[in-house]
Amino acid sequence: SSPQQLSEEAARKRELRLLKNRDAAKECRRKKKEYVKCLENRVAVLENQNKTLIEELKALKELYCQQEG
Amino acid sequence: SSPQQLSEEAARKRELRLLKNRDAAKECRRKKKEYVKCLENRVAVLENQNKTLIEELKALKELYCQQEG
Amino acid sequence: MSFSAIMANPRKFSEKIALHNQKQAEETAAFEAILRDVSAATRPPQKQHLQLSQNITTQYRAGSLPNVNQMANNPGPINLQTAL
Amino acid sequence: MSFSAIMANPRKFSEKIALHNQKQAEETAAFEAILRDVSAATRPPQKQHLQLSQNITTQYRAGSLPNVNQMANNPGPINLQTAL
DNA sequence: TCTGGCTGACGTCAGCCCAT
DNA sequence: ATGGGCTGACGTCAGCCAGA
Repeated sequence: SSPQQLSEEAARKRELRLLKNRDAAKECRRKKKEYVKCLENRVAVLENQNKTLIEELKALKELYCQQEG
Repeated sequence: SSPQQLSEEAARKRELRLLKNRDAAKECRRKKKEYVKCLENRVAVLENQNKTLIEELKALKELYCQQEG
Repeated sequence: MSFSAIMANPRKFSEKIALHNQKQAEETAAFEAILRDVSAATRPPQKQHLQLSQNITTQYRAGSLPNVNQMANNPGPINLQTAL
Repeated sequence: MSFSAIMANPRKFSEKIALHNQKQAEETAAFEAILRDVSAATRPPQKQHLQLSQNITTQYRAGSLPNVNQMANNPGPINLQTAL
């Protein structure tokens, strides 16, 4: 094993590692973007549920007060 | 204005632009991180509010049914 | 104890998304359940057409309206089961 | 129309954060209001101490909201369940 | 119109954590 | 303990757009 082959092997090792990390970074960014959209969508859903619950609670409170008084 | 001064001026222009964009990228990443934490906090708050609202709605419904029937 | 604390804040984005989807599913179920109970308790004498409401409910899980921006970017429903 | 659509999804992160904080403040106000009304309608004879809720509201109003990650790691005495 | 401020996306380095 | 998978953070390039 000459030093020439060693340096070539190391270079190919490094190149392969960079390539894999490159694709991993792409997928990671994609997943992160999807996660942020998931959070925003979840916020919107919870927001609408919150509004609906408040309206329902208000209506039921009115019915309760009307029936009580 | 010799070509030597022109190239130096262009190089300093580029270097200054890179420096400013570098700091801008830092601040942008910081703001994005803060935004994601803001979303997570908001999700947690809305989650607890919805749980509380559901519990309150359930209790009020029980009172309403009890008083009605 | 530490188990819940660890799984409550995973490192991978896929696990975070899965956790949020799971929580959202549970919360939506509880939300629809309490809404149905309240509607049933409030208006028992009236016979109403809740068939339409049921269809809409099954179409969009919660009472939330569809997000226009995300619908433009996402052509189809993303299933995170295969992502894990 | 287009104004609301544009401002509803700003580009800068600062504007997004500001928008979310504003919405959260309004929703929290409506939440505490309806909770107070329901409590007042449910238990009129009892005089209760709602001073705690008021303090927490003024505590996290203009500043940063409690960090969830730190709350998961730190067994702090303040949790959102009892706070709300 | 056209530049400067922010942001999206990329590739790279460093580091953590889990499976081996 | 050691390697490999993911992710945090950095610097750079390209592009959008409100404001000069």
